[in-house]
Amino acid sequence: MLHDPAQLDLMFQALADPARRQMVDRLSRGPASVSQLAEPLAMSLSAVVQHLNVLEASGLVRTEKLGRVRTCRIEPQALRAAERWINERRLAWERRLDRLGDFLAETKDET
Amino acid sequence: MLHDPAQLDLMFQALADPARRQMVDRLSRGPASVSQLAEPLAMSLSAVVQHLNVLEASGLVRTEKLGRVRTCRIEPQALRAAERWINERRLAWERRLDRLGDFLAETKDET
DNA sequence: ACATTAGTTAAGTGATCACTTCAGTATTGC
DNA sequence: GCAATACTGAAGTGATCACTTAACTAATGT
Repeated sequence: MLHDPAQLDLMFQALADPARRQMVDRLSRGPASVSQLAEPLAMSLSAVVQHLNVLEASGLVRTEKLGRVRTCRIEPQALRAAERWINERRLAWERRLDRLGDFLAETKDET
Repeated sequence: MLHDPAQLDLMFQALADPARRQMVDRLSRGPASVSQLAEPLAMSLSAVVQHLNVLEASGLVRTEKLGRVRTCRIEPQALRAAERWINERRLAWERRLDRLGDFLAETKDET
């Protein structure tokens, strides 16, 4: 279920926006409130909340509300799922190149 | 320049679509022509070409035309760049958790 | 030469995006 | 209780998206 295409859509879509990546970057250094996430961004608080909802829907970020403060943190498992999808494709390609190299080396030997 | 935000936008945006991910997946098993990429997809060739252009603009795929066939292949360096961005954030978070764990363990010792 | 194959390009369409503003709701500090 | 804080939600807007069809070019097979 970590390779559920719909989930990957949401995660990569979420990471495709620079403001959202900046929020993830901030959260990688520790939990933060909505206002703290908003502070470095040149947009309305409302816009930040909307980005945050995208991140939460993607599973990359989890939030928890205590009193009037919503605290946000990264969900490393989701990051890992996105990372793995890319990694598997890249490795498949590189293994293929290696086999091709071996084959060429062998056929050269046989001359 | 591998952390150029605009380039990351393009790469993650490119990976956010299931048809494009399917194309990358196909290419991870070896080079393919446009028609070969199109074959398993339920859409017009024209749409596939448009997806391919998105992939090429993102740097994830490189293409080369010989005669009338355009051969496409993965650019593993670009995949690695996307992979690395995610990995760095995840590791930052996990290192932070480790330090926190150490700190808690130490302060417990001191009782 | 002619038909087939392989891909390209342009224009259009409806859906989704990234915002905005504005009006609201809890929660907290005084 | 009252004001400030920390969000939340709805509605609107212009831009970008993922397609479609249709008309085209260029290379190849016979």
